[in-house]
Parts: sequence; C-alpha cells; structure tokens
Amino acid sequence: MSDLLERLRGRGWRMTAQRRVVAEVLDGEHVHLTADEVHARAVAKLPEISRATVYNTLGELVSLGEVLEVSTDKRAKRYDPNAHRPHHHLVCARCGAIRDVHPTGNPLADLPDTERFGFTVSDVEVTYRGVCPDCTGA
Amino acid sequence: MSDLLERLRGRGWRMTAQRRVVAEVLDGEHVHLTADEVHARAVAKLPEISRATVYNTLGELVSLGEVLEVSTDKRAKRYDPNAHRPHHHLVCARCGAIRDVHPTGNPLADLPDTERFGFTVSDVEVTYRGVCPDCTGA
DNA sequence: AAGTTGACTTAGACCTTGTCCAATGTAGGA
DNA sequence: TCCTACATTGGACAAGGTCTAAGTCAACTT
Repeated sequence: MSDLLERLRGRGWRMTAQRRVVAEVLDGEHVHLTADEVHARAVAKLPEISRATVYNTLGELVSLGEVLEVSTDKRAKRYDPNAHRPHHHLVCARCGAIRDVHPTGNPLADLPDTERFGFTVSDVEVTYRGVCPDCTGA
Repeated sequence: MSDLLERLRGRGWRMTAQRRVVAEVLDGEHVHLTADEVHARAVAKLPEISRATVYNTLGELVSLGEVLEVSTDKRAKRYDPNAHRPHHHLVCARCGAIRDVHPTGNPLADLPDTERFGFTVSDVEVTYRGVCPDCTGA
C-alpha cells in the first residue's frame, strides 16, 4: 500500500489526507467497491471528505493506471484496485458480487482480422455471469 | 419482424400500438440504440408514446430474451435486437460505436473449475475495445 | 355487439450516479 | 516562513432511469 503512495508521490502527486484515505480504502479490502462505497468508507476515516474529491481521486487513479473501472451492471461503476495483474471478472447475476478470475487462452487472438472491421483493437474484457454459492441456496 | 410480434403474442403479450412501435424500431435497423434513441424513433411513429412505456417495453423484451442489454460504456445502456445469434461486441473507445463480432474459440471453456469459486456460470460476454476507422484518422 | 376487467399507458415527480464550478484551503518548494 | 499552484469543498446541475396514481383499452365473456 505504501508502495502505492510512494509510486504516486513519485509521479508528482501532491499528498493530501484525502488522497491517502482513498488509497487506503481501495487497498484495504480486495473487493470491488462503488464510488459511493468508497466515499462511505473514506468518510469513516476522515469525516469531512467530500463526494467530489472521492470522484476526482478515483478518476485520477484510473488515469494513472493504478485502479481499473469496471462497469459490469447497469448501476454504478466499480473500482478494482488489482490493476497490475491482468484478469477478468465473474459476476453474480443476483447479488452483483464480483470475483477476479484468470481464464486460460487469449481472447484477443480469437478475433480474426475479418472480424475487426478496420478497428485498431487494443483491449479485451471478458465478463462471466452466473450465480454465486451464497445466492444458489436461496 | 412480424415473427417477433407473433412470438410475443403467443407468450400472452397484449398487443398495443406502443409495443408494436417499439418492436418495429428495434427491428428496423440493425444497430445498437440507447433507450432514448428508441424513444425518439418511437415518437416519430406514434407521437404520444411516453418514455416510461418505452423503458417498460424494452425491459420486457429483455426479460423475454428477445433483446439483449449491452452496457459497454458508462453512459446509457444499449439494446441489441440480435439476441438469437450468439455474438460479442467491438466498441470504439472514442465515439462509442458498436459492432457485432464472432470470435473463434469458446471463452466459457477457458474458465477452469478452480477459477469458478462455486459459481454456476451460465454466460460469458466479451467486449473488444479499440478505435474505429472513422476515429483513427482524426 | 356490448360489457367487463385487469393489463397497459401516461405525465411527471423522484432517485441515483456522476459532473461542474467558484470560493476556500493547503502541500511543498523557495 | 511565505507563496502559489494544485487540491478540496459543497452545492447546484445533468443524464439516465424508476415509480406511482389515475386513466385507457385489448381481448375475453356472454
């Protein structure tokens, strides 16, 4: 975690209490939080932090490549701190829980030139959908 | 298209002018429209149709499996009438344009049991991202 | 063909997620 | 320590979507 803060400082980030708190929240638990959840947890540590700052900071972390934005469902975007190891997602259709997964194979190679329509394809995102063990029982 | 209407009638759908219009819009052009775009086109054919009805009807078509919801970008959901042939999507990162694509290989088979965490995995969705020919020049 | 009824539609208020801005505060270099 | 450019704040705003109460009408019944 202090890794993350160090890295950010090295990139010219001005270190503020707010940014530190947001970084801590993301690092704290390896889950995929929505912006509002990040805000709620940040408020618990630093009551006067504002929503705008959380959005700003998340946006900056995303553009620095430290955090990934995941929009699996129609609702809020979620933020994935595990940006440094490529992975895909497994989403529960009932409760929205997300797990990181590592499929074999390379889907980028599975898209033939004839199916690229002149696009410069740079990235691929795979989302598996199903029902998680907790929801299967219900 | 009348296929679609027949199928829906057979499933107990009450046939109304509004639903017919929404179905026609989706069938008319093979593109991926947002709910608002569907509404705009529906209004052109039936001026008094309301936004709520369009949303309701789209939602019903989705749960009946006649239409797919695609949420590629953070903005509006898009609706894909091509629900009966499995396919994936290629999205332009600049302008948001979407194309249907058919990769080789089967990503579902690429997710080993050890990576399923007890989930009942039923579906996989692959989104390729890149820049389309129109936006590459700019 | 007319009556009946519950599904469908409507308009608009409301909610959620996210963005923007002007005023204010502050980290870190000089 | 002082300065100032960068960061934060709170509140207004916007877009996309949902909900509700009241009215309408498709299709079944007779």
